[in-house]
Amino acid sequence: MRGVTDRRPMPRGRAKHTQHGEEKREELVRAAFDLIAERGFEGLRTREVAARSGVTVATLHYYFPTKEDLIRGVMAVVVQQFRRPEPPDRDSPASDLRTELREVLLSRRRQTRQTPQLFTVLLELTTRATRDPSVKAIMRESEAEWREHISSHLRAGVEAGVFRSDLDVPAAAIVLEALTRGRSMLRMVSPETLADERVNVEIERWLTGKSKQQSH
Amino acid sequence: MRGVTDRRPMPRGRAKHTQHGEEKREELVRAAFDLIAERGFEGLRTREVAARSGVTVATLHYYFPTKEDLIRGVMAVVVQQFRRPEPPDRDSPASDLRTELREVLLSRRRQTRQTPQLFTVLLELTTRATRDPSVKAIMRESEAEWREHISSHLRAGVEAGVFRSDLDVPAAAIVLEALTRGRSMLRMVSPETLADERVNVEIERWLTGKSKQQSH
Amino acid sequence: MRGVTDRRPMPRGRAKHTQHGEEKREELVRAAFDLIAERGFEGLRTREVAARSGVTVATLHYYFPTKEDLIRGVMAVVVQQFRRPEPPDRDSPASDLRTELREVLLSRRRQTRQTPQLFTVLLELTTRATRDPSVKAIMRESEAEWREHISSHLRAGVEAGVFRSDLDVPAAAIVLEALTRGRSMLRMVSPETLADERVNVEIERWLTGKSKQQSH
Amino acid sequence: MRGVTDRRPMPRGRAKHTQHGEEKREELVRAAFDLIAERGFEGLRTREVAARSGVTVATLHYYFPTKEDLIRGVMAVVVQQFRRPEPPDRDSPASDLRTELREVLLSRRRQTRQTPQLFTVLLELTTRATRDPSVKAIMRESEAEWREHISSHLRAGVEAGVFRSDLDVPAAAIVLEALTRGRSMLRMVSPETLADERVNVEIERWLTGKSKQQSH
DNA sequence: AATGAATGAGAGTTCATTCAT
DNA sequence: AATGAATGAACTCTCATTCAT
Repeated sequence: MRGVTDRRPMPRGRAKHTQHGEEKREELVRAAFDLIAERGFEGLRTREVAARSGVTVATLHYYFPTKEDLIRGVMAVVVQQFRRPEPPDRDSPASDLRTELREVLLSRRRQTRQTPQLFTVLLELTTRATRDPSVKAIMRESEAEWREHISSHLRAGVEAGVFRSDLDVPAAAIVLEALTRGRSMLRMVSPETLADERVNVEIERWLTGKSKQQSH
Repeated sequence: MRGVTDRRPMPRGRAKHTQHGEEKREELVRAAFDLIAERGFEGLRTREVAARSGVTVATLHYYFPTKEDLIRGVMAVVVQQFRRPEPPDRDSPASDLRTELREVLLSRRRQTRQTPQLFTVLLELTTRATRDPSVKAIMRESEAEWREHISSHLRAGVEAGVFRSDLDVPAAAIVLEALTRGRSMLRMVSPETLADERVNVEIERWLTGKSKQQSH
Repeated sequence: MRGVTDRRPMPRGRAKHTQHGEEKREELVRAAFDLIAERGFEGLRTREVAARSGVTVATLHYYFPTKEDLIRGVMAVVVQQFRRPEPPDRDSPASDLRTELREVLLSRRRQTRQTPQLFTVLLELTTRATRDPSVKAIMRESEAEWREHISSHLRAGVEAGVFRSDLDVPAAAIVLEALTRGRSMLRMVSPETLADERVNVEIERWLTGKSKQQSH
Repeated sequence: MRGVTDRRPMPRGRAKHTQHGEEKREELVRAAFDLIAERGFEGLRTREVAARSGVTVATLHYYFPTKEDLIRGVMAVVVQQFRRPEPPDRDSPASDLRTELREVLLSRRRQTRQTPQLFTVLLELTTRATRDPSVKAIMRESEAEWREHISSHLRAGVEAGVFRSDLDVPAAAIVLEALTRGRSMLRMVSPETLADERVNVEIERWLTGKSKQQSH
């Protein structure tokens, strides 16, 4: 049921906190993440976060002086999740477009399908970003990173002749990003009506410039 | 400065509430809407809603027994806003595609640009929908309505030969809806990097199947 | 046991609070005063103040948004107590010096003997003044007022030939004030060893310049 | 900047604590003293005391099992400061009265001017004495000692013919003690209006029984 | 001799809600 | 139709204290 990291020992030698403490911190952040996903920021209670981690509020405050600090911790995890470092593989055979497109460009969707909580929390954070400049700043940075990632894939596709040669890559990146976000958002309200496969096909047509018959 | 309707008095003779009472109710809902836009559900305080409406909390509770009731009132207003009854004008000359496309299909974007608060509140409601089935139900209905609206426009466009003949209309409707939502969402975080015009051009290419040179 | 005001109906028509509310406010301040006297600022708990006034903490906060506000209320009462408006009676026969001296100049002592709590709280406030400029300002003002009051009495005494003609009135006022405070302070630690009568006689000698034999 | 003693290492071979431990204890007490002076008992936090001494709270509790123990340590230091062992020098020429008077009798004032913190803490302790019998007992003892010290000086002055022969020495000692305390107290609130020199002159007149003209 | 981790008990404050008037 | 007063329940946060290491 747990949403984020799968607790691995993780023996990092930080300055202030021991290995044991670091684990506890992560457990608390994970519990907070789960609660935000379940009940939103509105329903985030320090006492419950602590209880789920098997400690008391006092202990929670030992690791995170304020609730805000805890939320920052959650934010860091979420942002971390959306960081996808693998660059496009230029030598991969462009034969199977559909596979590559979905593997790479729609990977975020797969990710959020695995942990639908992730998008819920992202939505909460976006909401927060409206009002909290520090949240906004972090999200913006994470977003720029992601967009650049998409762009590099698109460029590779254009060069490989898989995508339309006149594709406006930066604009397309925005379209894809908006699309991904929008789909996740719609899925929260009515998941069953989204005709994923047909939607994907339409997007491919747009990117390749080829009609249905041609792509088969 | 007020965000939603400036609807005038509305003299309906309801059973329970007088005309004056109805006005007060609307004023309270409007104040609540503004507050949700400004601070989110998290920051919605009945006392402040009341104060902004020039009454006390006790009076607010006279009109809305519980906070939930008040929120339901806000929801009704938001859903109302997204209901767009005008059907596509089949006799309109298809000459200026770009105009029509933007006028009709991207109208929601224009709407939310006029009152960016609207999308903020919609975001909050979407968030809520995750957890509150009654909110989910209402949003889902509103969404279906909107999607059907888009579809009818798309169908008209295909028939008029403006859009590609092999356009998968239901899938395209979903793409457009997701796109619209996604763009609004991105706009909340980084409004300046969205290259609206170039993005619109790309979407047109997809819908018409024509490349840049051809469309000029 | 109650220390400060003796609850009188006191029908003042303030803007914001009704008569009933005003009474409650005073009762709360009185309870806070008592608690400060008993346990010091250190031991002042809002919950107990409320309980002693027969209400809950929430109600306390209805009247005094913060604890600081409540303390300010207590301060106002204490300062009020030390305000002595009666000017010296210039026509009074100077015959009985000792009576006048004690009646007027040492009156504060009498006051604080009646309600020893008063000095305890004053001591707490003085302590606070060290750190809180707003407390300091109020106390300073109250002090200046009192010093001027003493001075006017001293001047009257000098003119009436009761006190030494070369008495440095401003300096003497300071001496008397310091003396009064100091005695109260000592009394808190060892009340039984203060030989009040003999001390008063010594002060008279200083003010009149006459030795024991002469003054008899 | 430190307030109290700069007493060096003090290598006593106690049973329980080593030399190093004794030093640490003193450092902690000194830090506690400073904090009480700065923020009062109200603002005394063990964590901060420990931090200022370069250790953790756990270590502080190793030396002082409870907070009360630490406070007792502070009290001991303060009382120590007010212990003035030098007896009056009977052979000193009584020629310069003013010098002696100030040197000896008003020495406490000088002391508290050097370290104004000392009086602040004394004030805090006096406040405590109201409620804590053990503090009261210690302060009372320290006070008696000091009073006896003043008395011996006064007696010497009377015998030397410097002070009035009919001076009621015990009463005068109380007057001087109260005066000193009171002046310190006033100084905390309004230090600039105290006309020290003129006040001292008035006190001399009282002690010597001589008017201004005669004493020059 | 020293500490990181943990905690119980309680602090001030907030807020939706109620009710007599 | 409206409100001043009151409250219960809950919230975040604090702090002296303990204990295994």
